[in-house]
Amino acid sequence: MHWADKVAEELLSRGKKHRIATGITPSGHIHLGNLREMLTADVVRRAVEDRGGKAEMVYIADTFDPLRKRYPFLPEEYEKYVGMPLSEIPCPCGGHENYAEHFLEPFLESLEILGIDVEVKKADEMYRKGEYVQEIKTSLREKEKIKKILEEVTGKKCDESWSPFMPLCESCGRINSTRVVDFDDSGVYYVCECGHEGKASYRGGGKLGWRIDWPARWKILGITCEPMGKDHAAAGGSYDTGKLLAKEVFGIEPPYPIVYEWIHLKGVGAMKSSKGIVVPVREIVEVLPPEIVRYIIIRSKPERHIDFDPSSLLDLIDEFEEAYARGDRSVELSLVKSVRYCRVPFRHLVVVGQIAGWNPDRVVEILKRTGYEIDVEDIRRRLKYAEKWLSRFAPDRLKFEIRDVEELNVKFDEEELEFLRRFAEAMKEGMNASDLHNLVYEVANDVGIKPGKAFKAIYKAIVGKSYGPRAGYFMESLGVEWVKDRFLRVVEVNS
RNA sequence: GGGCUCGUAGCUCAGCCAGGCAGAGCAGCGGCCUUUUAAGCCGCUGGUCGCGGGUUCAAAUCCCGUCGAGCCCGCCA
Repeated sequence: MHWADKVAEELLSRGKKHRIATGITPSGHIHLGNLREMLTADVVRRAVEDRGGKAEMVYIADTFDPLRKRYPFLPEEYEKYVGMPLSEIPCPCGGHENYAEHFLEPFLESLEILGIDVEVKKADEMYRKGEYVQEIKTSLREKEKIKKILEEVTGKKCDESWSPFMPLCESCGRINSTRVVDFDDSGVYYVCECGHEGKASYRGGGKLGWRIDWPARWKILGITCEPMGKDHAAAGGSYDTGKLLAKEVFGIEPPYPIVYEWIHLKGVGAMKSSKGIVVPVREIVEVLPPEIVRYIIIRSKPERHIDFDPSSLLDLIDEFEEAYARGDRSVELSLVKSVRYCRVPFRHLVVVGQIAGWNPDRVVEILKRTGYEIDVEDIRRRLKYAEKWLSRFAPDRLKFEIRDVEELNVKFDEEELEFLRRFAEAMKEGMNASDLHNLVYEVANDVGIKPGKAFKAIYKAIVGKSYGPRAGYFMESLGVEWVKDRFLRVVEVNS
């Protein structure tokens, strides 16, 4: 059974309706590793629904978190924003409303492409709208109890000035430099390192510290399940404290946890937005079809780490297509529902695309002529990915270009020309890949050259290199008439 | 100081929760086909299941220990 189906069974044994939470801080490029959180949730949601349950997904973007430090990818002037909430910092490119949006927007676009339907909540808006008011008050009231739980579970002392609530300083704009001195029903009194003394509102005047914020949002949003990176799941980590706080302070059952491992970039290591070692999600969905991006993550159990190796993508796509034919569950869960999918191999699109100069109409024409059952919309869709994949990841030996005969830049000897001439003459309309392939041997035999030399002559005449795609199906794709004319032209020009 | 995950064929992994003849894909080799190519199909090769112990009629699977790899937590989400 697929891992998502097992999780779904477990969830359904607890209840019929589920709300699955996800949370990623938009402090830097949101990358493939972060995407695992979303896809894990999405696939569990689907599995729950497939079993007749109800499930929805919420994404809480931690836009109200402080900027921890000036990351390597940020200009020096961002030093002054350290400690301020991401939602209050200017956008690095100037094109978005704020810093958080800059990273959030491309990510949310990607989610759409990936078919992940999710309710997006921005933490700064949640706080400002007052969604946290009750939980902030509860936390302040239960401060000692919370403190005790944190200290017991983490084995670390909270200092004297510790508070579950972090006020946002009205003067310097930082959210990690204030100290709570008192609170009443109208707000929280604080002093800031910058010298300012003020009163923070329960609505957007500050936020709960992470370890409290997390269980608080479980309660606010009614969360029953949440995937989390393994950092949260470590003993004494935030899930350990969260589940106790959930029960003892907020009076709820903690959500069912799905712990997932990191995604590494082959030969580089784990992706870390703070270090700038990332493959942003937006870039991946530009280059790879969504069903493949989904498959990369969905096929592996969450607790296994994934080595993402861009150089073996074609093998992965082959594997996907084969699994598709088998009716594999991972593939089923990977296919985006709104996307049509037909069974022309991606590999083949790469070849035909090159033959057709990436003209979709010509590609469709070739595919139809060579007997493929196609869905035109899907062909057009995946053709774009094939072209991008070829230019970005493919080894040179898979690339070719069909140039004019005059520009081939290769020399032919007498035997080769003789072969090409006789081959052209022997070709008949209606021959298929295998006929053409066999014809190579026949003609080579007649001319008295080795088959190897014959194949080379064919490739030289078509693409100007001594190798190329499987000759029979290559020529079939090009069309008998075209190849015939081509060879005769080559003979003419080189004689 | 605590904790998690992984270790099964050359490579990537499934099987483990619920014990019952060790599996798949790729790679390799051979064939279909006078074949050195980037398609397809068929077959073959290949493993002390990290190691040691325990439970059991029976252990890759459960228990204890140990080694190796990767990683996390100690108010950073």
